[in-house]
Order: sequence, then C-alpha cells, then structure tokens
Amino acid sequence: MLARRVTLLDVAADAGLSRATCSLVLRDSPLVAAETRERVQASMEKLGYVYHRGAASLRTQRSHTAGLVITDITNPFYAELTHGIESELDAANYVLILGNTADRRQRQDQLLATLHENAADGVLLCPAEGTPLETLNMLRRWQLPVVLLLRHLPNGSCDYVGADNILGARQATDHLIEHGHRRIAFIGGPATSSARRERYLGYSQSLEKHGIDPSAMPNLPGPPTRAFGYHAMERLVSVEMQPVAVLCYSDVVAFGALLALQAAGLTAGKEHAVIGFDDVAEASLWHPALSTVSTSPRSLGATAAHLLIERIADPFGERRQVILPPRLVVRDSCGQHGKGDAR
Amino acid sequence: MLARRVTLLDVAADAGLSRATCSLVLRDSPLVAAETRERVQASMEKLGYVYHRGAASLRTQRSHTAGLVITDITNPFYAELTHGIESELDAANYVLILGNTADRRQRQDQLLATLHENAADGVLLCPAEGTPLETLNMLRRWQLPVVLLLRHLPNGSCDYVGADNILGARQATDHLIEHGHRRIAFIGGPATSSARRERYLGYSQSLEKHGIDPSAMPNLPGPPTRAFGYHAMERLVSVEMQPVAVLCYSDVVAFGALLALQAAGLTAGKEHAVIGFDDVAEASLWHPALSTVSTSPRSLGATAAHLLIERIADPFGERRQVILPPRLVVRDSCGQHGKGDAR
DNA sequence: CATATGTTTTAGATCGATCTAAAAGCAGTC
DNA sequence: GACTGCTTTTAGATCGATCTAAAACATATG
Repeated sequence: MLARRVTLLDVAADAGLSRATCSLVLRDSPLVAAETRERVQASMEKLGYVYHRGAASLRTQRSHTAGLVITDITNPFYAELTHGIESELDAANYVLILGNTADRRQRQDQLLATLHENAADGVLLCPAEGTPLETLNMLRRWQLPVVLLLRHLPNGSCDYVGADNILGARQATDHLIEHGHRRIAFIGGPATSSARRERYLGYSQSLEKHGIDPSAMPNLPGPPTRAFGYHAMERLVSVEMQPVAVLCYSDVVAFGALLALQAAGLTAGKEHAVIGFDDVAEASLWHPALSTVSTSPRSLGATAAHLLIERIADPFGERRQVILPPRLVVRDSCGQHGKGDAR
Repeated sequence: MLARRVTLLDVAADAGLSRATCSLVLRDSPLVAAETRERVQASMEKLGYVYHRGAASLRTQRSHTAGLVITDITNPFYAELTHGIESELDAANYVLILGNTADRRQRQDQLLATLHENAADGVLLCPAEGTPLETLNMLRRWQLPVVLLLRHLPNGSCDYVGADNILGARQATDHLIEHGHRRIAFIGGPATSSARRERYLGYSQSLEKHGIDPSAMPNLPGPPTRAFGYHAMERLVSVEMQPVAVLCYSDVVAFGALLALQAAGLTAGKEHAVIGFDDVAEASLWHPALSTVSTSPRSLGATAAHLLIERIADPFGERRQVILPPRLVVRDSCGQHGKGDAR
C-alpha cells in the first residue's frame, strides 16, 4: 500500500532517457533539447514527481534552509520581524527554521547546534543576553554564515542589521524636551543589551544637550515586557510628585506603561507623555495612539534576510553593518505639556 | 582554507574502526563494546565531528522536521500557539519549519508543496479560509501526515486539535445574560471559518435558551484583527441607543473593541461589556482587564505537536479529534450591568 | 579438535539527487 | 569515408549517513 516515492530514475525510465538528462531539465539547463525537455516534463507530470531537496542538498552542499534564532516569538516586535524574514526568505526560495531561546544562552547554543546538524545554509541570530564572543567563534569554525539582528556583540566583526538606536532615542527625547518636559524617565529593556545601551546613550545625549543631568532622571531597566512597563510606570506615578514623561525601551513596554496610567485614572497625551520604540502595528491603534520611534520591524527582517542570502553566496565577502534610519512618529501619547517651557 | 566537513569515515579512520561501527555508536546501539564506544566518542570529540542529519534522513526516510503553516504570525494568539508548538517539537528532537499564508490559499498550497519537497515528516495546518477538501487529499496522496489546528474542514476525517468553541461561547454569553444584558453583539472572525461558525452557534444557543432571538442581535463578521474590532465597536456604539455588550471572536478583536470604547469616552466593565476569546497573555494586563474564554493557545499548540508526532510514528492509526475544554475567565471588562434584569 | 553460541565488527548496497568527463549524434567540409 | 565542430545525452562517481547480511572473534561444550 505504501507507494514508493517517485524518483528521477522513474521519470527517466518513463521518458526513455537517462537520469542525468532529467536532472538537467529540473535545473532548466540550456543543454537539453526543447523536445526532450517537454517529454521529461510530461513524464514528471504523469507520474506525480516531486523534487527531493534533501537528496539534492547532500550533493550540492546547499540546503536552501536558513535558521532564525530569536528570544521571544510572543513579542509582537519579534513576530513582525519574523514575518519580514519569512517573506524575504520565501521569495528567495529559502525555507525558515524557527527557534525560540527565551533569552537563555544554553538554549541558544542547542538551537545553533541543531541548525548546524540540519545543515542550514545560514543563521539569523538575535543574540540572547550575555552571549559570549565564543558563540560567534563557534559559528565561524562551523563555517555557518550569521547575520546578527538588533543586538551586536563587543568587537564582533560580524554582519549586523539593526536600527539607529542612538539617533532614534535622541529624536524622541528632543521632542519631549521641546514640548516642555524637563523630567523624563527611561524604562524597560535588559540593562546589558547593546540596544538598550545605545538607546540610553541617545537619550542621555539629548538631555545633556539641553542642560539636564541624565543621572538625576529615573532609569529603570528590566525585561522588555508589558508587565514590566506596567509596574515601572505604576511605581513612577506613585513616587513622582509631578507629571511624568517616559521614553520606553520598546512599544511593548510602552503599552504596559499606558495601561498603568489608565489604571491610575490618568491619560498619556495631556500632562503625561509616553513614547515607545519600534512602531509595531498595534501602536497606531491604541488610545491614545502611541507616539514611537519607528524601526520598521518588517524591513529590518527583510534586510537581514537579504544580507544573509548575499553572505551565503559570498562567504568571504567583506562584512557589513547595516543601520536603518529611525523615524519619530508623533501620535497622541506624547501631546504637548503646558505651553513651551513648563519649568 | 575551506575545511571539509568531518564525516563518519574520518572518525572511523581516526579510531581505527569501520564507518558502520561509528554509526552504531551515534545511535547508542547496545551492540558495540563499551571500550569501543569510548574510543569512537573520543575521536569524534577530537575531530569536532557534527552529525549530518540530512544525510541520515536520506537513508532513514525521516527528516525529524515538521512544518507549521499558519495564517498570521503577527497575531498574538498564533504567536503563542507557535511558541507551544516549538517547545513541544524541540523536546521531541524535531525541528520546526515556519510558513505564513496571510490566509491566502495559493500561498498555502505553495508552502505545503515546499514542505513536501523538503521531506517534512508532518505538517501542522491552520487552514486558510476556504481551503478545499482537495488540499487534504493532496496531502494524503503525498503521504504527508497532517494535524489540523483550530479550524476543521467539512467531512475531513483528519486529525484535529481545537478548542470547544460552542461551549466556550455559550458560557460567555450565559454570563453576560445572567448579568443583565439582553442585547449582545457578536463581532469579528471570518464568516466562513469553522471556528467562527461554532462560536456563533454557542452564542445563539445561549440566547435562545434565554428567550432572545439571535437574528435580532448585531452580528458583524470580519477579519480577526484589532482594526476590525475597533471599527465594529465604533459602529455599534454610534448606532445603538443603549449600552452594548459584545462577545468578540478573539482577544485581538476585543482589544480593538476596548480601544474604540475608550476613544468614545466609554469604559467596558460598567454599562458596557466586552468578552474576548483565547486568553492571550496580554488580556490580563489590559485596563480594564479583559474577560475572556481561555483556550490556552500554548497547550493547544503543544497538544497538536504531540499528536502530530504520534501520527508520524503510526501513520495508519485511527484519526483523533482533540477538543480542549474552554474556561471562562471573568475579569473586569464584563462587569455587572444594572441589577438583575435590566430590561 | 570440531562445533556451537554469543558478542562485536564490517563490507557494500542504499537513499535521490548532482557533477564530471566522456560518448553519441549530426552537419558540414575536404 | 574521415575529420572537424557543435549540440545533446549519459555512465558512473559522489554527497554522508544507515541497513543488511555476513564475517570475525571469543568462549564454552561435548
């Protein structure tokens, strides 16, 4: 009952040709005669032949498979990123293997090893917190091309795609200050990640430029989750004796913050101001609509996938760092505070 | 410079044994002597050998790969589902290939073909709207095991994992009625999907049981998105001349609805009531916290992955339909309306 | 010592494609 | 008919594992 898979050999027999010729037809080789090509295609159709990529991969040493290793697929930012990656890879006829690390290094190592075992042609890696340089060295030893996403590693001469975090945070902070805020908190985001450090840097630069001492401002690092945003904002509101302006590590954190304001009977956009980071689809729908620094998660993903494919084609080419420009999207959650300088 | 991959043959040479013996070691065969096993393992360690699953798959006809085909990875419900699937598959030493259909049948067919080409051992399929039975027949011809998720097809004698939509919707509607609502809308969800039909059925049953004519109630099918929830609720609020109670197709739709209420200066949980479906992580964080019918997306995913693995092991075993029980989680968004019967 | 029994190892075929190097077929030319 | 040059086809090795069937070895038994 178990029908054997139809192979090229079957097709060849049916068409009265050799396996090699059929293989050439598969690959659209200009070598085969038009009439022959049609005969082969007819046989394939007739027998219900399906290409067996695994077999081909063994010979060609190309699996047309790429791995994506991320920290939390449940985070809408990563979900959108994944979506961008999946489309781009698919367009290039690549298949996507997904792995979730939950930000644990050990899990990440396992996943990378699995990808190597499965002969992935390359990996897109959003490194878990505290990923050591050794992880990249291991990938190099395996000759497994990598593109780092969003977070980079110290030193790492590695392909990288990310947003201009410094500029984005600076623009957002400038905006808050220009609209009268002199007390601006920065909340959320894992303290040691490069993305957090960069965003905090841009924020500090802006504050200093305007004569404000960053170290006097509330700085609350933490997981990039709604729950943390909520708790951080709850705390801020109860401690501060004045309106709060907050720059959030990400939209997800900002959503939490907005909820906390609501729960306290307050609204962002009047006295209080909240700005997020990323611009996930949800941001524009909120009430008040979330002002945010757009990093276009989908294009980030597409760009990274594209770079990976190029790197696979040219493994020894010069490494590239692609920094996409951010765009401050002003909506309602950061509305003007007082008039001009409210000091 | 390009180091060739270390193969079993290299290991065998180093250990002074045959390739076959090394292969047995890899598979923890009891046949090999303890001393031999150690020698082989030492050689593997020394040479940096990495298992090549692709090569093994060619011979064993098992790729240890499963496909997941969903409609929208960006939807938090699917993201959580995916998370559950990924963990479960990983625990069983399977790798996950992800494909996103955007609810388009043609894309879905492509993805399934790709999975077949890549010799996936099985597929988890959330069928796109209007998927014909022919799609399942094709999979059967390919002898590619499938588990349907969330939506089933008419007739289809196919493995299926989903929630008890009818019961869930009935419980939610009962709850609204018991708390004084007599006018209850049902919004969101693709009109023709089985999940929508079942939820609507449960809702109708409850209404009828309480002497309310379902056809007199607002019924607004539409995409399962925040945006649609927002627009639907906006419309309801402007049209209805009385407080609105709404059962939403999903939490995502409910979030949109809550935002629309807020935008209109209203709050769910007092006069107005909103109940969602799914209980994604975000639901409990909202303000007001969203009452919802929990379908535990993560366990749905884990259950489905588990069933798929069993089906792969026993392709001709009897098909199973697993319906997970729902649980009404009452939070703040459906608070009591008036006292008792508010007619 | 021959034989039986059990344990451990292995040669060689195999999975289904691609790749190389050569052969076959066909014109046209001398 | 032999030779060249061009197009088209093919035999057989190859990728890196597993699987089968048999060999090799060790030990015990009559």
